[in-house]
Amino acid sequence: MALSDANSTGPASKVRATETAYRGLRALIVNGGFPAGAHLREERVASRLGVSRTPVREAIRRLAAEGWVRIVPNQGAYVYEWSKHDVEEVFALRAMLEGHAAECAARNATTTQIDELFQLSQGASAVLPAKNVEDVERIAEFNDRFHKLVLEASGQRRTAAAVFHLVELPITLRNFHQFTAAEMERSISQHHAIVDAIAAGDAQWAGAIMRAHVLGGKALFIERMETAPTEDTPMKSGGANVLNTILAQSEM
Amino acid sequence: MALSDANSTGPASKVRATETAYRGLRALIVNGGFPAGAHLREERVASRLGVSRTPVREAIRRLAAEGWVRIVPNQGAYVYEWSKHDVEEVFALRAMLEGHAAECAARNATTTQIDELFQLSQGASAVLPAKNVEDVERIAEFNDRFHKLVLEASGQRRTAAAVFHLVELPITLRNFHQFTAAEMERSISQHHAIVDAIAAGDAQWAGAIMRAHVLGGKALFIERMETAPTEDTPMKSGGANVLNTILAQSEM
DNA sequence: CGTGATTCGATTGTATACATATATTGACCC
DNA sequence: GGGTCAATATATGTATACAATCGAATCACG
Repeated sequence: MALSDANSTGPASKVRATETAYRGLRALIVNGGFPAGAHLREERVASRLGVSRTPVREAIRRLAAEGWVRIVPNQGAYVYEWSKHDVEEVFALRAMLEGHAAECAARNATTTQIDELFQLSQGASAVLPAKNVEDVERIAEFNDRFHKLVLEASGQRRTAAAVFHLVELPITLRNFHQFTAAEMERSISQHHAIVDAIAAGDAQWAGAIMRAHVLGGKALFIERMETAPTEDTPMKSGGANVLNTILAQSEM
Repeated sequence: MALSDANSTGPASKVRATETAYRGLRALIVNGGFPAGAHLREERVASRLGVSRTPVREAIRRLAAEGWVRIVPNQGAYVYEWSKHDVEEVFALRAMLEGHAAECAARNATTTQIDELFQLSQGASAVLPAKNVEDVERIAEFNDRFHKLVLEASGQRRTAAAVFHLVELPITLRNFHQFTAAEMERSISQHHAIVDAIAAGDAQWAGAIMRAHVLGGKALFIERMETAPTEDTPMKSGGANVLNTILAQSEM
């Protein structure tokens, strides 16, 4: 029946149960509601999100395609366990793909897009210095939109989709919460440089900065990862994994 | 032991309706059963494949993640229309990703894997010169396994998944059917060179050859594409697209 | 007491019925 | 005659019922 969602997590009932399931389940995974390696029982997830099994199944399939969960045929889905190697690989991929996208953007971007990129990088600068969590959140939002716009301006739909699917940017996005003021400033100034390079139409330059930008983020991320006191559970052991734990430190 | 018949890829009837739906629908798209831009009615697809709507829905979601179809929220799925730009992008991506994989493989491959790569490239050579369709099919099979093994040997799971998801290698695979004898020979000799580079542990070399190898394939593909007499329907116009038409010329 | 097969429970896989949203078509008004 | 609005039809979105399958615990037997 129309069991009025008495459960708390996100009403959002009237529209798009499948979207509710997707976002909700991903949030649960990221926030540690389902720890790494956990077996995702469809019915349990469904009741927890206030939808039926069908949208949950679709969400699981989608999350599997994006690398969040691992599906075993007649057995179900398990939360993927990230290793340091995974993180390295993801950042290496992002450096390649986004670097390539920046090159293409330098060739293909419209003046409107360039202007918008400029606005975004300026907007982030205007928030500095970040004094509270809301400020960081706003900068993260600018950052997110900046990277997405570069991908869009590249005109490389599949490259954009690959980056987007791979990790859907949560790593970078949330990484911001761990940045120091100086690191944040440097990151944003790199955005300015990327805009300059794209505006100048210098593909090589744009690509080089973007690669450096992403790999710089990787270095910081791994540094945080290795020093993160995650309840004394090291990377490999059975408990919560480091990535999810780091991500859990910021709200979704 | 579990006596349930192992995966023998033979009768896809009694077991795994979702797999039947996925493979069947993809085959229909590739073979032109559903032309580019066609609206995939779930029920119609379901009845055509002899399953219910549920597995069809899952198959469609999967194909959407892999770029074969495009989903419009409350409207349904449409067969993606490939343009020349798409083809260029896919090959550029493959060159990057597989080049990267080859570099990693040169560092990480086990002796067993190197040996197997050697066997595969030798096996393809042994078939030359290809005299009939079966020979070409066998070479295509060797080619497919070779590329997959390089990806596996790289140890970069997500890179492999990205390549695999992007186009699942149908372009390259089927491209072989259009090769001349000389082109096929050259392609295989490049495989030999890649094995040498990986065996030598020379990452730069391996990556460079792989990139050249993929981009060489791209050039040939586009050449065929432009000269393909596809019922006089050019690339952009509403009818069947060129990629699918080319693919349709070889059985799935 | 240990090893093996067998039954039982729980969970995923599939089908179908129902709800909802969109597109189309027809009529009516301007 | 053309345009707009509304009603209807078709297809997708969602829920649930049923079937197949896997894992685990139990019981029998060596």
